Amino acid sequence: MRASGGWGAHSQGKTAQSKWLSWEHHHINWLELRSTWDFYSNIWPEDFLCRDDFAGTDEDTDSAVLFGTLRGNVVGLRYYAGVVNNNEMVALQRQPNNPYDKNAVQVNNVNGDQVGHIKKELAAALAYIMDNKLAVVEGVVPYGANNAFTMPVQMSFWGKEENKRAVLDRLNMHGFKLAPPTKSNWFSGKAGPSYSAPVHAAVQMTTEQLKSEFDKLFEDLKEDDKTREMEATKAVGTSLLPHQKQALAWMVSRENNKDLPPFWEERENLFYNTITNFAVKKRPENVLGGILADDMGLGKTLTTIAVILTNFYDGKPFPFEKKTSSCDVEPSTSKKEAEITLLVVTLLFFSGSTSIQTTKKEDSDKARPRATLIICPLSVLSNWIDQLEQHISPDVHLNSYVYYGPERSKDPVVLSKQDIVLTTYNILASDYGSRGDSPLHKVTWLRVVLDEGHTIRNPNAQQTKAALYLKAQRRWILTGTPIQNSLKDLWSLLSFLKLKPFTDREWWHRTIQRPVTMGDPGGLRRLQSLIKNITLRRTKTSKIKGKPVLELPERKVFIQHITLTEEETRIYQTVKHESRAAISRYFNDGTVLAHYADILGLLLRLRQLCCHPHLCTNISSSASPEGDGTPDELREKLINKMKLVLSSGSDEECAICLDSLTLPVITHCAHVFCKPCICEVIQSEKPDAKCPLCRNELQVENLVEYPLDKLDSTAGKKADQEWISSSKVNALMHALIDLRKQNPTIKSLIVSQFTVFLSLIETPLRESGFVFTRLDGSMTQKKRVEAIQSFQNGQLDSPTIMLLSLKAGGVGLNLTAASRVFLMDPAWNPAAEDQCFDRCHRLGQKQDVVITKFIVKNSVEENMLAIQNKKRELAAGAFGAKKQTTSEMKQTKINEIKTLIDL
DNA sequence: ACCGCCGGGTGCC
DNA sequence: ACCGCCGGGTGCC
Repeated sequence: MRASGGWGAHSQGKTAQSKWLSWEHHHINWLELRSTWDFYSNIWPEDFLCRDDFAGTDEDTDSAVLFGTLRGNVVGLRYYAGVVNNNEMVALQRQPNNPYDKNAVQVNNVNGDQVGHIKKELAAALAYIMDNKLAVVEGVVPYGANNAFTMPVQMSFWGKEENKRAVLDRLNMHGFKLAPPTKSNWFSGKAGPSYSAPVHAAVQMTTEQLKSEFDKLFEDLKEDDKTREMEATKAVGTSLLPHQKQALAWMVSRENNKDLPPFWEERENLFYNTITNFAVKKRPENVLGGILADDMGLGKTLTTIAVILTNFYDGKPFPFEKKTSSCDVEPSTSKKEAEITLLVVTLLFFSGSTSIQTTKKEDSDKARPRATLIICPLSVLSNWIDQLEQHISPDVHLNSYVYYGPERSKDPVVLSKQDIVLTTYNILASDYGSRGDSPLHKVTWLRVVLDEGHTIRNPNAQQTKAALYLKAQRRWILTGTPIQNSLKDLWSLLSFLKLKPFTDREWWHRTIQRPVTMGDPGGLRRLQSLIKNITLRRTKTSKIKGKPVLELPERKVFIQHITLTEEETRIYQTVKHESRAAISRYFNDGTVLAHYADILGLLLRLRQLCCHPHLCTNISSSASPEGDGTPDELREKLINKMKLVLSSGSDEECAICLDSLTLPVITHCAHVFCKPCICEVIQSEKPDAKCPLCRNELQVENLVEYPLDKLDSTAGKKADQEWISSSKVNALMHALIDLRKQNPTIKSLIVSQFTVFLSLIETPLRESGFVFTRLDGSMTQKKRVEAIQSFQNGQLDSPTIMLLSLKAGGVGLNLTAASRVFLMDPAWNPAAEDQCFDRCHRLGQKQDVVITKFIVKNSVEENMLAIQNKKRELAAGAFGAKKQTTSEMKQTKINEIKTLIDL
């Protein structure tokens, strides 16, 4: 009966762009729901930076209320192929370019196929409301789905309270009157007659209730498919831990599953989506993948390698027989070639080893995708190479290719012949950006794995879109932080997994996000079953048969207070008073938030002074007013500001892609973004694009790029300056020498956000005869690998100290050789500190880890600690609580500035 | 008849 | 659409 086809064509046919834009026009505020398992993310400095303001997209969607409902008609059914069932949800979409009526509103089914139009009289009223984003209009066809010409549609109007009047008036003008919201239609999350519990019960759900509901999402590990263990094929050279065998079993069963995706049922030869009541004849494609959301350090990489080899094809393992000389096996010429040196130098590994024992099947298997594509942040690329090297049995010859660097092959055939292709998000995104020239997007992959998959949480980021359009049936996301900030983040992941119908944001919103944030138990249930279905998550404290998944040595954090010398105190106080005066001025003028970058800069100077007096000499004197001076002077000023922001350790992320800055540019309003990111914003919002952070006017011509030569000089040494020590350096050296006396083999990480500080520390280290190495963001991939390897290896001459810049390396970095961490300066975001500690406190660590945080007494650093703690508590208890309004947020920020500078 | 009424043609926006 | 609407044909009972 139902004529509509499958899903495939739709999701790509409708351009993602227009879909997203249409969402951005909706102005509804969703209560933010913070997850408990990542309880203090999204604090500094993103919060500070009004991150939510820029998003614009759903920031406003957080306080939506139901204005009321209205019965209308869908007409023109016979002209369109889209069909619906009774009680099926439909989407209403403006069609301003309709040649017959500029007010046209089309009606689409869940699949995105057009069903008809809203009758023109009603459309005339809706057009104004929709175009001015006064309300979001959602529809359900209550009955009459089989009508030939028209059918009824029950519409719900959702919007901000302050727009309610305007919506009612506008409808009234056209002779329509909303039926007031009733208890039962609040939760339109589920179409159909069985509505959920009344609104009041739900809204009154306590924080604790919500929290415990949410905690249950991952508690249920007792299901068979998640506790069953599976041995990896012999081709995996390392034996798996029990929880890794569980993950392997689960992932393999996900990849080979023949089940319907979540929320689908088969009824009388039709396939029904039970949440939207949509039905298709064609069986919806299985989701052959999911989210492996284990905590960092539980071995996601190894598990993934095991999956690749164990579920090599057709549900069978890699055809591996040790030392068998069958005619298929090429002579083992490649042992020598399989050395890492080759990887590092040429970024090709196992180069030349073409043998794979499937040659005889080659012809019949021609169409079978063969290659697994692994995408990871640059910082963990070398980790993948290491782990592949380490865990794949040396007798196994896989074709592998690191798709990275200017020499990378642009030939999709080369890629498709590999077994494993490794690349980075940045390569993925930039290849995708250069239209039509992305071999990654030409290959049909056997499997795509996104490592640190939360990097695609921003749906507008280039890398997210690029990942979405990769061709592969098996799609995996590896992440230690499944939901960073809120439910919103989950959507990008689901959309990558091609989980229908959630690939379309509207259905995600209507069926899960809104019901859950409004406290609808049904919504929570749906979310719960969804997550249970597609994710596996274990934390470091999860247990298998009563024993912890991972038995890690203890981790102790000590705070060592530092008292500055008289001279240091004098300098500090001078600068503090200067800064306080400047900030007071901003307070008096009411321009605190407008001078955000300047204030950050002032605070930065103080933080640097806590470390070492030489640190802040490169900062130009206090911020000067904008708007005057020659263009060159302005440019110079902006470049200085950018330098300041880049080195302040507070904003190394681009607020658009939420990733580290690539090709940083600064706007005239002094906000720093990746060039590609901000250019895209300008492109999509033109002609009047606004700064995502402050809503000031933006123009491409006015972006100032960071000159490359300056970038180098930032890290440059102050060779001409005579070296002096500081209180903090003294304390550090004292501790290091002490430690060496106790046990000269103990290795330490010295962590700072200021690479210049790390350079300063090099001098006394050398003087005291320490052997050290260094890892920071400015180093090439090759240098990093060298530094990590020399530090991690157990040889006698191996360095005992690594100077580490706080954010260098990212999550995958493994520095378990160290068991001491000296954190020289506190970070804005406590999560960044924890992440850093986890680089040595992870699988493979044999000793207790002792962390020392140096904090200068009576300084901005102490105030930072106070705010960190406050935020930790707040975030931990804030689950399900109402999100701050924009003005509350601003007030918080202002208070924080006051706290920081003792105002 | 500048009407009513009849019945055929027709049909989203 | 077993409707409404349009516009041509038609014209007492």
